Amino acid sequence: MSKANSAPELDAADRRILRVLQRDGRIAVTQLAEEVGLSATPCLRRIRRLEEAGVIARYAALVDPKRVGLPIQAFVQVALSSHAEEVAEAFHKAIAAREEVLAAWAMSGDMDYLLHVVAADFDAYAEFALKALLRMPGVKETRSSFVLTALKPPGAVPV
Amino acid sequence: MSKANSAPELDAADRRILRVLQRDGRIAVTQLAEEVGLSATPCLRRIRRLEEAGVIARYAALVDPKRVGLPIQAFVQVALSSHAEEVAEAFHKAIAAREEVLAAWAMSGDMDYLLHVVAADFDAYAEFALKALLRMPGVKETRSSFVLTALKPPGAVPV
DNA sequence: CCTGAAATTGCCGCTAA
DNA sequence: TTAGCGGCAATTTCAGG
Repeated sequence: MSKANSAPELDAADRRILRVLQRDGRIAVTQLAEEVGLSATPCLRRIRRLEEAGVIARYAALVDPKRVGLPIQAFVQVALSSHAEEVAEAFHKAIAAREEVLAAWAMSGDMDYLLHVVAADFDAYAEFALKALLRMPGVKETRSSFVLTALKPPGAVPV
Repeated sequence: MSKANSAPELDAADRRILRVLQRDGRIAVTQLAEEVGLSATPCLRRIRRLEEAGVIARYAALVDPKRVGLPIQAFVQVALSSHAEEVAEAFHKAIAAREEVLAAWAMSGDMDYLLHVVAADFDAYAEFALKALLRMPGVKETRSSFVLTALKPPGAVPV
């Protein structure tokens, strides 16, 4: 299981379910069923199938960083000096351990990684960028850009 | 309401609630209450307060783009040729209308925007980048980087 | 459609300013 | 004393079979 295969064949009803659940992840199954034009039982079966197939990775409350004292957001591009497996591995571990890194991707192009980072203020950000990130294993170069405004909120995948 | 003020004073219990709800947004209030050491009633009251204060923006099912036929992910940096209000406004509208743009931020630095984009394949991505994005109002230059792997899943804000 | 569990609400008691 | 918070109990709604 777990790895599961790419496309578990989504029909129109599945897609409707996914659209609603991405918008309101805590909706009652009863109400969801009504919105997608099914009765509760088959609707619940479909939800379970989507969960088990990994189409729905999990459910989450989306927390606004600004409202919890983390008004600074930045994206940092990172280049490693070596692409040796051990170096990358150590870097991954270091990233995983830092809670201010909300998300991280390995990228194509001249920079190897992109990090989405939050911080309480510029001092905290500087602390992260200079003391933590630059000293992580293999880090050669970083380039930070700060988020001025979020144009589009944490979006929904178009299904 | 809606805009609400920055920090509605979170105590330790609020933070515990937020940590759990970011990890499992569909947990039963009863169980959540137990995990954070409260009974259901005050726990539910706190949840409602966090929702109303905008600390919890919403709940969402997190859908894996790969599992719904969107295996290509990219980040695109965009520079506008003009920063006139109308140009920016028109660009924002154009971005909002494109479902393949999961998220968009206005950024500091030499590029004005960062977009997180998904696509079914490279053709679809090229279509978006060349036909849609480059023709959006005010777009001067774009630079795409593709996601190779997601190191850190859609993260939780550290509260 | 039925049964057990969960969400929600009213009401009361405790504590701190 | 009052505002704020937590808990029990009753009611309504939901999940899951």
